[in-house]
Amino acid sequence: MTVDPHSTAGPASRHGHDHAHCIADALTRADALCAERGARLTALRRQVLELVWNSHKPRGAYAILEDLSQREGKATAPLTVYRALEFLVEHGLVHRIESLNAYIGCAAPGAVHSGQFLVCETCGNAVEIDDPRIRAAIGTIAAEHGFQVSRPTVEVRGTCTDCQEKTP
Amino acid sequence: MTVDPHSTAGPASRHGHDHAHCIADALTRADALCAERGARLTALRRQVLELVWNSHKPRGAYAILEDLSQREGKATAPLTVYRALEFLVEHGLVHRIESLNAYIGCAAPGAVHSGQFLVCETCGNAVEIDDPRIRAAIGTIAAEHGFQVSRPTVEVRGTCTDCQEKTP
DNA sequence: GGTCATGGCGTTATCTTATTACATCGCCGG
DNA sequence: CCGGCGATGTAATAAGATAACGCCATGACC
Ligand SMILES: [Zn+2]
Ligand SMILES: [Zn+2]
Ligand SMILES: [Zn+2]
Ligand SMILES: [Zn+2]
Repeated sequence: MTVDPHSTAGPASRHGHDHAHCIADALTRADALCAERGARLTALRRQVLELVWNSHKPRGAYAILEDLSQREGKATAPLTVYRALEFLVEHGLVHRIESLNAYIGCAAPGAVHSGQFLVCETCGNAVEIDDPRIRAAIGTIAAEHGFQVSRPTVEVRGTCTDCQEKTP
Repeated sequence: MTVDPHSTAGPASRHGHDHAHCIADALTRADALCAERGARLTALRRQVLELVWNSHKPRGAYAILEDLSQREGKATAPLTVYRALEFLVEHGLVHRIESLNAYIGCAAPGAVHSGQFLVCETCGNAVEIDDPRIRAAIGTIAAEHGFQVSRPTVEVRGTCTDCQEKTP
């Protein structure tokens, strides 16, 4: 297990950014979005969302489960977490990273976007981007194939800037 | 279980295309590629490759395992299949569809390409494309983020032409 | 031909991820 | 108060993947 300055750490973890603010912000937006839609962001779901946001790394369902169990002080069943995640994904508050079987908080919930990720193989951080050029390219090519797109998945593995600097 | 005119069917299954030819072709190219590289395409690996090519749908490792066990007439261990798949993926003969935890034969082994797929949610077929525009777009955007790409994953879910026609 | 190193394969156990089936709880309109 | 419905709890199990260990076939080398 490697040291992770970002996982359950306090504020100002990554590059001096105040991660507590990230979390608070995400929760506020989630509250607003759900209220607006009449969706029920229950205590449990909110809790899971917060745990997903605990870092900028995609987290596995069972990792979240452990956190949840620990925080609740009692064992929780996998299904509990999966159900919460299902809700969060449906409402665009969380994305699933297919190539990692893991989940990460959405950077821009509410906005229409397709979910594109740059996943660093070294540090594990994943950055969500939503570049119209990629969306457009996929749309064009799909159209050329007569293919009707419902859900594009773009997950780019590689090395992030920081990790490149560390190992030149 | 839905009817699948393409799974283990004989020749001329899909749209009159001679799938037996697809398989034979894939095996021939695999033989050539491995010979060229000094890689050992053993009987087992060749068998697994053939089973992967049994349809144009991505197949799960355990589905392949069942086929293999049946064909061999004796039970086979999961690891056997996973090892063969690992070899095939490493040599670019097979791709893994992350969003399905499944494997599919490569349409253009040997050629440099990144692996982009149009996956139909109705019929399950997956078509491999390799459009330079998508590759370029990803490359550009990654560069803008200072991100060094090692393995891009593009898996587009949606509905293929045929399935659109069937349900207008 | 004999010997040895390598890599492929078999066997078993185990791990991670995800889902199915069924019971219960709590809120809310009628 | 009551019926209905969505959320949660509990238990069991499916599906996907890997770890640890050892045997055996292949082929280089002597
Ligand atoms: Zn998002
Ligand atoms: Zn990194
Ligand atoms: Zn390919
Ligand atoms: Zn289709």
